[in-house]
Amino acid sequence: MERDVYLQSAEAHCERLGCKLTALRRRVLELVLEYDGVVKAYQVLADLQKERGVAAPPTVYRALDFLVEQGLLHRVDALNGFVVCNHFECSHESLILVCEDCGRVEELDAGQGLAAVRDAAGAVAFNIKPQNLVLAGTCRACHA
Amino acid sequence: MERDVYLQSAEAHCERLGCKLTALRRRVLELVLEYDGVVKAYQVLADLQKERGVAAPPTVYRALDFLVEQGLLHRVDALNGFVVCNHFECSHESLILVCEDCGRVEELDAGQGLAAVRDAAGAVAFNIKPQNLVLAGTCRACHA
DNA sequence: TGTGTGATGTTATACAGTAACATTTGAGAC
DNA sequence: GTCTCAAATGTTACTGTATAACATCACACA
Repeated sequence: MERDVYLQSAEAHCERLGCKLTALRRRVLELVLEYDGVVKAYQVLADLQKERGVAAPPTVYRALDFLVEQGLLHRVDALNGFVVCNHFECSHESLILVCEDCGRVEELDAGQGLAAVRDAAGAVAFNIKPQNLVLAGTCRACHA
Repeated sequence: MERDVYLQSAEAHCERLGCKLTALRRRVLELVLEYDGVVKAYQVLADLQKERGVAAPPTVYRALDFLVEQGLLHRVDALNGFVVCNHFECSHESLILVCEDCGRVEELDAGQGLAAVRDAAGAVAFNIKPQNLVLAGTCRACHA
């Protein structure tokens, strides 16, 4: 999706959910969009500091948490990072593939793949909540 | 598995892999075994400090990393923690279920559940490497 | 008995995240 | 208009997580 279109959709998405994509949150989202793949909170913080002189961790963490909450970003626990979600419109479960070599990220809809996992958990009476799976591996380009 | 049996198997397991379960590594494993569920590195560090007076982070991280490498522990990224693996003998992929309420952990063999996920990744030419999935949810006891 | 390798010790620091409280801003009541 | 409340942002300080870099130790084996 193109950047401007994305931002516009993101704004509408927030509107629909009854919350606001404020200037700060929007700017943080833009900064994340400028990277390919996984971005660290402190990278965004550094970018923000370049623009505004000062910025403290809570500023960026609050914005990132908000964006995750609205489904615009996914958190990547294994890397303490964040990636843009390209289909926040549809409620979904994702399979996020992170290439160990180049750091690129691919995101798939994981609906049916996850069903088997969910069933396995159900078999021991464990309810897993909807969530995104982030897996490491090698991408098309790198495992050539 | 009973504690002593477990430790003995662990020792044999390391032997088989051509590495050593030294006194320190063994002690760290014992400390982790004393907890139910997820354990933090700094908890283990604190325990170690109680016993030995001094101990620095690298001491415990090195031991934990070793134990993860040999398959005796799994790392739980989402919680910055570690859990004991109860079937390190068989090479396996696990589904590790962490209860959000009580912190308990259940580990299943995830072989077939993961197959679907692996296929989905394969469809976009992405090779995911064998790994354990750690998922949050609620356990049998808690979602009553 | 040397010597090289892997394990451990030690110091310092980098990176990640949050608590607590102050200040600002903007929407709706009046 | 201005009051007021809630949500967002600013600010300070701190806690927690992890690793780099180098020193030392211990043991297998030449």
